[in-house]
Amino acid sequence: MSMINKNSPIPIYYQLEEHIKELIEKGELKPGDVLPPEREYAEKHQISRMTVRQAFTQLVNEGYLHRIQGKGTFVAERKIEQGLQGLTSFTEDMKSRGLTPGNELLSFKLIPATLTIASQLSIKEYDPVYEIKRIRLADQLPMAVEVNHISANLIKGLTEQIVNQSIYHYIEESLGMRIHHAAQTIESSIANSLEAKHLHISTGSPVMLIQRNTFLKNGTPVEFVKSTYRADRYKFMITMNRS
Amino acid sequence: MSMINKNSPIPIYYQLEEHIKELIEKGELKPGDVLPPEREYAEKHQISRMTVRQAFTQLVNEGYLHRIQGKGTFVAERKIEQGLQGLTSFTEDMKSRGLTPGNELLSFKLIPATLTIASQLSIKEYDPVYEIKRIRLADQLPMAVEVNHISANLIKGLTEQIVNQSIYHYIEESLGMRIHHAAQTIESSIANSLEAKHLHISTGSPVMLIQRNTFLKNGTPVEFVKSTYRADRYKFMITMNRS
DNA sequence: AGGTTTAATTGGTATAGACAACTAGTTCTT
DNA sequence: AAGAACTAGTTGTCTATACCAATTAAACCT
Repeated sequence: MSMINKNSPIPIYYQLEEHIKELIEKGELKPGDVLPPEREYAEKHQISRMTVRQAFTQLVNEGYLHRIQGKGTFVAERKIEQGLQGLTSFTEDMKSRGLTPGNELLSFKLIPATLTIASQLSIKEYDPVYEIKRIRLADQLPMAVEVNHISANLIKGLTEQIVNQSIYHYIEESLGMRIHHAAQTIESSIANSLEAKHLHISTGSPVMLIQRNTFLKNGTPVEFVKSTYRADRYKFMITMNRS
Repeated sequence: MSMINKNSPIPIYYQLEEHIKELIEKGELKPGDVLPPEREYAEKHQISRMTVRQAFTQLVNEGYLHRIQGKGTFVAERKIEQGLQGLTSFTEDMKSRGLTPGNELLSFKLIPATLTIASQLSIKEYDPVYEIKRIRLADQLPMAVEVNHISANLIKGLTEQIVNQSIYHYIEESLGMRIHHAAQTIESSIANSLEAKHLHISTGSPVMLIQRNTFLKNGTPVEFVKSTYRADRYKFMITMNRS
């Protein structure tokens, strides 16, 4: 019942943070709602109040909550920078657009890194990397082809099974690593014959090339993904706050 | 001697925070410098390490410091105001890529809003709007064509002169409005004949279509811009933090 | 009825200490 | 010479506790 696992390698405050964030995003906690008091969380999960406060403080800094001394802790009014959430996950991205995401695994291999891949992942040439090729579907229709490279020495024990569920979930929950930031480049291009075939378009049709590098807090690269989106079906959206 | 007064009603962590901030702003601590370890602050001022950490954490969140586990706490490099610079200003975007930006004004008109424009700017149809068409240059070469629509009732007194300098600067400095956030959509497309002519490419070449809406804090739309970039010369780049 | 005091509840500040995780050396082993 | 093991020093997480400050409502007085 408790969402908190004290034996997990993931910090307790972070587990609580994600849990509350999830409640807010699922709508079980609505803007203006008051949260149970810190002391209640502490007692309920048998953790220190200071640990609860660490989670709350994070969420306040991120704009999810605000506190009023003597009154309580409340869910903040709608966050504007919602655009930045879920951008690292195709699944979440599609859901937020009201589409049903799907996958079709083309291949799952363990290969030696090429020089390009090695430099993107900050590893050595010929180090082992997982190479995952997928077709991404939205409402059953092909939306993108995606090639993912992940260092096998960093992310151990990856299986086809895990890939079909959620790689991020595996990395965070099972390996206890936290993905911290991502860099993306977006460019316009023309489909080659292989991409055209998978996307059910004709060669030379416009496509959107999105390359994403994700990193841990210390800057270690976690993965390197190249996605080719159908330009007629996909529009990249983002919202940013100033400073 | 000590900057910390434990009997002051001002919280200790805040006193320490201000003290360190002052050192940074006076230049006694320079970007890249390592700070004395937390335990040293604690012992020196006879306060708890957790209190020192509270001050440090604040400063990290505000971008003054960054911590590396096992190494120390460092003064952050000059914060690149990543927020809107790359997003709202072509000029800054090009500079950060090491290119020399330039403009070529095609037209500057005051026109009645079409229904589309009106809805983007949250105004009524036929309300007056400025329409600014420009060619954006990088190192003298055409990089994008840009059409900008701004409500004339909100942003008064716009002139061709101002447009050739900086519209944002005028809005913020002369009108005292603060731009708060922006939303962008990015899509891949094919150049029409007019765009092709201005961009010196052939009709049907791939282009990147970027549409930007900028807003004040209260959600009032400030402008609505459509840019068409040469896909062979422009790559959209963005980094984002999780959490 | 209307103001005052009190108690309970909430978040805010601060302490002291323990152990984990990470970094950068040094030393030991092979 | 190369790698493994150790060590000292740093930030990261967490506990258990204490008291302060602000808010609210109930209890208590005029």
